[in-house]
Amino acid sequence: MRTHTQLVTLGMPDSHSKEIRELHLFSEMEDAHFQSLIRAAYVQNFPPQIELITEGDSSDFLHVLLSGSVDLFSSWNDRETSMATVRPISTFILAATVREAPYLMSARTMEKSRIMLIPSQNVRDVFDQDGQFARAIVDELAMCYRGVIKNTKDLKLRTSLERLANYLLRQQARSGGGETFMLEAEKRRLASVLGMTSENLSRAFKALRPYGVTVKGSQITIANQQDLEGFAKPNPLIDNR
Amino acid sequence: MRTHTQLVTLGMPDSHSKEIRELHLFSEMEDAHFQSLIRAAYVQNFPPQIELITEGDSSDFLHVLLSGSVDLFSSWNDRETSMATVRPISTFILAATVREAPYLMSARTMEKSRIMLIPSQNVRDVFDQDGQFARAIVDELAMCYRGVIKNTKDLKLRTSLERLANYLLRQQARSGGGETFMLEAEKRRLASVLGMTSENLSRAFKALRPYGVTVKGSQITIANQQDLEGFAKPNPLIDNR
DNA sequence: GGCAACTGTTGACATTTATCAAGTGAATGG
DNA sequence: CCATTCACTTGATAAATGTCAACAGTTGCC
Repeated sequence: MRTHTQLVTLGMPDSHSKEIRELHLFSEMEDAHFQSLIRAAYVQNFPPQIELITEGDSSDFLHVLLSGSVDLFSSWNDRETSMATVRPISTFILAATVREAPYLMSARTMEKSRIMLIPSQNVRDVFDQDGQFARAIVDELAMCYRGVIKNTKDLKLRTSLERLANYLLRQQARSGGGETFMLEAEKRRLASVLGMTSENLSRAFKALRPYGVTVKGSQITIANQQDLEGFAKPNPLIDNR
Repeated sequence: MRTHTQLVTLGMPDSHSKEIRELHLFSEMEDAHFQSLIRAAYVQNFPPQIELITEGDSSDFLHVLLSGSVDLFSSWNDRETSMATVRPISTFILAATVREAPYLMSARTMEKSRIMLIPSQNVRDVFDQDGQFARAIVDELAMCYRGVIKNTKDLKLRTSLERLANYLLRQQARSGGGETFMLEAEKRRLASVLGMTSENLSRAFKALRPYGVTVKGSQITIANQQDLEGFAKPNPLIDNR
């Protein structure tokens, strides 16, 4: 089973090997080490809504999302919250891998997804041999850490309405900066990411109408940028991500 | 100025050099590299309520708290929230240092504190030369990251009453596990750390009385452990920190 | 001692957010 | 095509949390 799912780096039609190599995490490391990671890895296709990882399980693989999208979420006492959305091409659960610790979040595919799994042990082995790779892991972890800190500030310092307004401004910037853009996620998931209920999100959209926000399905239009920014007060130390 | 505050590793009466060496971050690295860090560093005493770091500033130093205590906090739009408390002996703002990025949090002394400052550039230089040190930084960052993730889960999945209940159980465990223990922070700060107002905290304490929690100043007694745990439902994937 | 200054508490009230229930509208599938 | 499902919305209401003001208890200081 392992052999026939193993990644063949040469000649594989849909191999993402080149793009993976260009990920910040892998771009500077020695080629021999990269090849050794790739050889140990395997790639698998998953249908939508499959739980890839359950929080509490031991972290046997570093995951690299090649295509599709993955929801990182967490549960407690019959409640559930979306922590983040992973989009190609990027890795996830690096921290659990390097600490050999149980996953703190669960992961499920949101759509059909292609994922490369690199055994955690190989990642740790190569880490010990390759200074460039070690440096890249440090950078990645520090960036992730700072991302979560920003998220905490967002949650603790802002109301849900303010979080939505700033989210819209970020999403607008990410999608080119035009007046009109698309939400990348279902509203239900967006609500969970922002730490609110769907109902509250629905009302929050209406409450932003006076600031020039129009919603048509998942298409958002920001009629008056200044107006919305005046309300949202975006801040690079929270919103640059 | 630099010279007379510089740390003299031999013979300095209150030198914490040995304890610093034993920090996970420094314990495995080569002695020459450790000495080089220490030589580049300097140590300073600060009075209470001094703002050591302002969020947004560039991260020139890795800080090591030797004695006293430091509050990491953040502000936005005239609101402020406590993100964490640093207690000796540990480092802070490692992530900003390794990324050469602006601080995301401000830091102020809570009491008279002694702090070692290691120039960020030296940390990065030694990082590149010492695999053990690199490994330790990765471990530390991954641990910090996981800590913040746990905190986010706490914030998003629990009510303020549940957060308090679980905080009390954690604090009890940290201080030996006895029925009676002390809060380490002012209630005002505790409220901010838990993401609530002082008034709400005050009422939350009263609301925990039916579960056997008694408050006398900063002395807490948990009369019935099972009762409180039944309400708090502590979970290692959130509360082990 | 007695007066500030400070921390924490309490009450009344407002705001924010969640919950529950019902409804709309678009997409899906036989 | 209609029926069903699903995502979202809306309304009514409740619960959680914040705000403001007043007050109590401590601490520190002259």
